[in-house]
Amino acid sequence: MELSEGKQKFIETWGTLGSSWGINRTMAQVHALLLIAPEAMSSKEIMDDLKISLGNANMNIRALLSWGLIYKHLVPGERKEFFVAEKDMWVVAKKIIEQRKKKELEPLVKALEEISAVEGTGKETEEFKKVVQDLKLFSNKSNSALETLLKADSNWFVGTFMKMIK
Amino acid sequence: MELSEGKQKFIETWGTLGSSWGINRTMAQVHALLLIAPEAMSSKEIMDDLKISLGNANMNIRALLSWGLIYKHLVPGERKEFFVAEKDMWVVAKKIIEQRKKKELEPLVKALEEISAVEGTGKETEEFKKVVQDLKLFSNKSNSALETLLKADSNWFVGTFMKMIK
DNA sequence: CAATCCATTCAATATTTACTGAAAGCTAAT
DNA sequence: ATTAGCTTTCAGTAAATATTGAATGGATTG
Repeated sequence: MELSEGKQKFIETWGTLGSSWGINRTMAQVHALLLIAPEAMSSKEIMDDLKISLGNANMNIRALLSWGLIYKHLVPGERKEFFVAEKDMWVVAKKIIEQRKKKELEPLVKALEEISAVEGTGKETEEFKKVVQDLKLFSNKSNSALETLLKADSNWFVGTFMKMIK
Repeated sequence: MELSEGKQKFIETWGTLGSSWGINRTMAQVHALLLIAPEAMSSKEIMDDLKISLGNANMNIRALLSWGLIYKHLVPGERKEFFVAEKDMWVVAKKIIEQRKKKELEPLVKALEEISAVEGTGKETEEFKKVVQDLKLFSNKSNSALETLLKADSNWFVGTFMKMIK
């Protein structure tokens, strides 16, 4: 396979997969492009490479910055901004997990907390409370497990955790 | 909080969150409804409760069945089918993880495998290969970690894993 | 074997989500 | 103070996804 073909395929795959990872397609493509870029790139270059509008490029670059998946890279004497991707995959994974936890788990934990305040004593109420309680227990556990994971470093993950889980 | 209000809130929350969990809103709402239903429900009841069309109810029920999150429950003497949800949250989580792994991780592993076949020796090629290689390593590890997790039972998770990770 | 009762499918439609392009904002150079 | 270079915003539009409802299929009953 040719390099250019490989690059293209990588960007395409990352983009498609991104959708199911809670990252929109373009955002994932910009990320992919920067991941495999040998040098920092400007908005203009990103926009041209991916054939997207300036506005779109800008918005997704901002989003990636706010997720901490890419960084600004200022070149002396250049007015425009350049961007580079975080290349340590463990860091990348952590940042993605962090965002997803915030979006997918924390609101659940919060809602369950509120919902557990149902009153009453009938059979139906008891059943409802049980489901909510079980779920609350489970999501709290997952939440703290993830928190610990986020604090852990790569070696720990690759070493201890992987060995243990096997 | 009243029971009815709690139920409604639960269905709403699960539905909204579902979207970010790779499950569409209605599918998640049907699931929520069955999770807190004290009895098995028919398509018709589900449809009426959630104010959705018969076709929509049917499609999402099929999807939930195929995910293994709900089961058919045949009542003797009744012609129509009833449905009940899996209520063990550990099982529920495993089924969801299983599906998401299939959709979000396996295609990546497969694509990276193909992409690693890039040829050439330039600096750019080397860099590209490195990113792909790192990513491949990482996603393979995650994949087998999840596989092990799926085989593990609830007690193991709650016990060993939680203790270790704390 | 016709009628009924459910389940299923799918083209048309509605809803949600993402993208574009033009306009406005900033900042630095002249 | 004006222009030029780049970034940001956002209303309108386009694309992707989900939902409806009517038609079809199958099975059971009288």
